[in-house]
Amino acid sequence: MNGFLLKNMEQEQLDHLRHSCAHLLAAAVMELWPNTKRTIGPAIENGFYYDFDFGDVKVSEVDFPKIEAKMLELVGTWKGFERKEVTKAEAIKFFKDNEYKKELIEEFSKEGQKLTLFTSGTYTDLCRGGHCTHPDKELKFFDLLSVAGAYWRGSEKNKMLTRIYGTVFPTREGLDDYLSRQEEAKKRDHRKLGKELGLFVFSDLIGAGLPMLTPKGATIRRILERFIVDEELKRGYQHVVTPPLAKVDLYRTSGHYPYYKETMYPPMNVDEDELILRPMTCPHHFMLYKSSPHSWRELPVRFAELATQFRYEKSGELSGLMRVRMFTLADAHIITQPENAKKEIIAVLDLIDFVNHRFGMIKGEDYRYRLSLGDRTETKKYFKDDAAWDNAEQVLREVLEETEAPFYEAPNEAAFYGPKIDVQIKNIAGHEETAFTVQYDFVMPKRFDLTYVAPDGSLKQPVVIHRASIGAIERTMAFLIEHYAGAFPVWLAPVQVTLIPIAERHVATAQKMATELKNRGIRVETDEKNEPMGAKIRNATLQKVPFMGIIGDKEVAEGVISVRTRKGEDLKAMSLENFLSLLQKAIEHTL
RNA sequence: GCCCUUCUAGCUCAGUGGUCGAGCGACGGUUUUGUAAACCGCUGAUCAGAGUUCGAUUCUCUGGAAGGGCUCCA
Repeated sequence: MNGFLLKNMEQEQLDHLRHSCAHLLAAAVMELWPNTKRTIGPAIENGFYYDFDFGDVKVSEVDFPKIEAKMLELVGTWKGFERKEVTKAEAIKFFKDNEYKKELIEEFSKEGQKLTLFTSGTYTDLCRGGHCTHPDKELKFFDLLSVAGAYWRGSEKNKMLTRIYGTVFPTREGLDDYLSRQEEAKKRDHRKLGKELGLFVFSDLIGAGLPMLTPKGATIRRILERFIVDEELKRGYQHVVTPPLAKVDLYRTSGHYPYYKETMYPPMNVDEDELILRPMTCPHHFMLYKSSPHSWRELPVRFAELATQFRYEKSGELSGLMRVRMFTLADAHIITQPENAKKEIIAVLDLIDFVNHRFGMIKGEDYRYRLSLGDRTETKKYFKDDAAWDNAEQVLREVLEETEAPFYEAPNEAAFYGPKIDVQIKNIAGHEETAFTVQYDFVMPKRFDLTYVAPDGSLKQPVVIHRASIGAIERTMAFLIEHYAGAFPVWLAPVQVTLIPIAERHVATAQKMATELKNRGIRVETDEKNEPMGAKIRNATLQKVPFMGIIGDKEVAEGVISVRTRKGEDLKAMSLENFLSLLQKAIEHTL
């Protein structure tokens, strides 16, 4: 048996354990609050949940000890799970006061599924099965984690239920390990680190989802911007600037308006015009392209921009720098002959791999690709042109296959104007998020009547490739903060060196050295505070500054600097020249 | 947007129906230091508004903001 299968079996057993624990949770809840209506309780990625309708009763985390105690009490009597097949009438009768279960029963019997009840101890639930064999022995190491609101069947139109999350492991070690890993993840949370390291802040008066970058945060952003702009220029992109504000008509022409209306800010009426903060850059670049005729010799035209955009995200969706209402996308639109599209997409993926490599992320491990496809039957969601969709999806698939990129396919995730490749990055909590995307667009050229002059003098229609190279800079910063746990590599660190004069008489020398380092492009700070050296070392270490340079009597006399790293390594005294070349090496190797 | 929780000083956190307390920080001073916290002093806050009350930071309501969730189907 290979390892993969083995892993699957272990996962299945774990899921059974977790689902069984959901039963146990429900049993305890029903004992404590008998009027509760139970709904569903599946195993999930890291545990399980059960959704309840508690009626008028409020149940929160403070009730956990009580529930957990009841669970422990009940589990002793659970010797197994007894399966019983029932008719629809019997099932309905059993759950006569529970409209949720009745809805499920109706649905399952309509689908022709067998209806089964599972009993353990005195608790019986509608369930299709998948349990552990000896609950009384196996269900020991569980923990209730949180309470959350969740809509019945996931729809906003339905009633909000109370969801209790929990987890369970076969061993005490497994549970402890999981909980301590959760704690670790919390420490790396970019919102927490952003505050501790002084990178960004919010203001109630400015508004939700609108972060301000401090000098340090702005430094990281500036470095990222310079990095990506330089790299894009090397790769044949032309950087442009277009307005972040435009007439609504522009988005009506592009067709974005009906699809994005919900997330756009409402229009502003000025003079005779309706203006809107742009939620995307594409049509702006198209207008720029259209400002003059283009020969086939100029193609592909690759317009890039650090484009600030505005989207009215639901207030509950906002989160630190990860999800904001104004963001700057490293955006670009490649306008090319259809026959060259594939080559261009391969080049885009190469740029993305280059960027991810620079960020210390490994393909297939830290990130992978998602081929997001359209659905030919959803004519409302997607532009209707089956042949064009088939072709575009095939092109993207070929690119992924030929470059041997790790990818999976996701139906019904495309943009309305074409399929796309999303770069899925795993965040610190282990969840995947879309960081960058590459989209194949055969719709906009039609809508905007984009053309080029072909070798035979005729006007032809190009295709557009939309792509984001480092994505939204805000979100990328959030990723990087968590990825590095705030200890940025030297090239990204907002402060690369803190100079520490031991006593006041060493400050002048330190300042001179700081100027020298600054002139050579190093981001350096001098800690002139009236504090013992130990305190200054501590502060710089807590701020995760990569290098500390200590200057005392000895250094002043010998014209050297004693270097220490944030990891506590003592690199001993060296000349400023040697320190500089050490720094430059660290920056080049993106350490 | 919706459900639950939270909002006390720049930060982390106490506490209370009757003039809110600490540590760190900031500031002033003393000290002039050799690889993760010197000493003394001082400054500084109840998210906003309304209501109940003799009196509200505490209770109620409205608003703002933050956090956990709202995909993982009996």
